Amino acid sequence: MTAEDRRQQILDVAIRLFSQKGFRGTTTKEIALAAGVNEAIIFRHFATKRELYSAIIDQKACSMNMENVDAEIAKAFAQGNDRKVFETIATHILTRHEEDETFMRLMFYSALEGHELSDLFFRNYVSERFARLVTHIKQRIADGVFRKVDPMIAVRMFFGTVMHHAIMNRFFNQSLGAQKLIISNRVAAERFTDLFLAGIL
Amino acid sequence: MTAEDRRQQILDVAIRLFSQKGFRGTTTKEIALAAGVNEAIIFRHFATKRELYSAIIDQKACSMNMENVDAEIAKAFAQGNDRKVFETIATHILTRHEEDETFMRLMFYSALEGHELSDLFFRNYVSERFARLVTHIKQRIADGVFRKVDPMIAVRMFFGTVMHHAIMNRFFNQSLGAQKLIISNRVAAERFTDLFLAGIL
DNA sequence: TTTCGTGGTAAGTAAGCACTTACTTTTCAC
DNA sequence: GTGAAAAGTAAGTGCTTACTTACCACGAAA
Repeated sequence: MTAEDRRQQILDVAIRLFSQKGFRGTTTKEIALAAGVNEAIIFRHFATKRELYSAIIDQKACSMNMENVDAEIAKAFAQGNDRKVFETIATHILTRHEEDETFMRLMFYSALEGHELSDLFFRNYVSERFARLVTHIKQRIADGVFRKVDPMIAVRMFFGTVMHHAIMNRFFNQSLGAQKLIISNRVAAERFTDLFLAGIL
Repeated sequence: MTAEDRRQQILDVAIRLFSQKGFRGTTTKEIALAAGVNEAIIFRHFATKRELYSAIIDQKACSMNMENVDAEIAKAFAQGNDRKVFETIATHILTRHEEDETFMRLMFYSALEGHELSDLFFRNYVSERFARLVTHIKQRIADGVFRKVDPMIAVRMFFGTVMHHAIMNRFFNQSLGAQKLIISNRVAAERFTDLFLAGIL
């Protein structure tokens, strides 16, 4: 195995383990075992455990391709199709959280343990899209399509609804007993958009 | 200091530290240092570190007094004051999360590290109130006051909005730059209720 | 005065941690 | 083929961890 391949393999294994047990909760020995190499190999590729985590941050926080979904949202907006704008955002968030189940855990561990990953993610990805949606809503209010609501509050409501649903599905659904909400991402996106738009139209 | 007092003091210190650094991230030595006693004292009061955590769970998951707020909500509901029902819930969630800043962290660490605290909390507190709100909304739909929406979806939307706002305030607000939302809990509760009710009335 | 339960400590133990050293095997340009 | 760099390993290092042991101070009952 080439150095580059091995490095990437160690990264993949580390991402999985850090997301399962956190940075502090994962040992270098475990990573080595899971990667099927000697522990010393890890320290040949990464000077410290911390540097390994930084490499993960670089990869996770920079590698996310949002061009397609951004284009889709921009198109829906240009067409004045508000329903499609919000449904696209919701579906994207829900499916992404479902596909990459390590990511949310990595983010929460990062926020709790005080590493930079979550901060970087918000700066690089969330903040800009948040702002774009605020502008979008302001525009629609100016057009007289939306009611005069606080756009920041509305955006936080929509993101909150969708994010919370993703969090509940991943972490807490089984704790809710009869209140469990089993529903496809597509239907959830539709229903949330319905309710949200009804509030601001 | 009596044994009972000492035990409680160790618990208080441990709650603070576990919420800051998680169960795995906190050492018994740190807890002893912060409590101003020898490490051995901890093991006189609690057989293992894990038993100390269980004691925290017992205290946190059973000691929460929700009677006042439940009564307030029931009263508002009886009066048909929907706005007050939702505002009360939102204000309660937001102020509780603000006052007891250790609690949310404890819950998230619990969910990530796989301890029972978060599960217990959902079973003991959230699930029941969630169900009550679903019933409430069903009732109002039957009354012809609310639109015909999926009550579970509506409840998840409202809880999601409020919870997400609390999470953002505590963990991520500083990462949002210009998109920071600085607003009092009371105003936030009003605005969220406004938007939510507009969607279902 | 002795004795004994209670609240406390100093100084451990064995296991586990991040990280290193000294060494062997594989790969591949020349 | 050969030599050197690169890939890999076994067996450590010193430190930290959860948890233990053996001992001390003291107030009250006998």
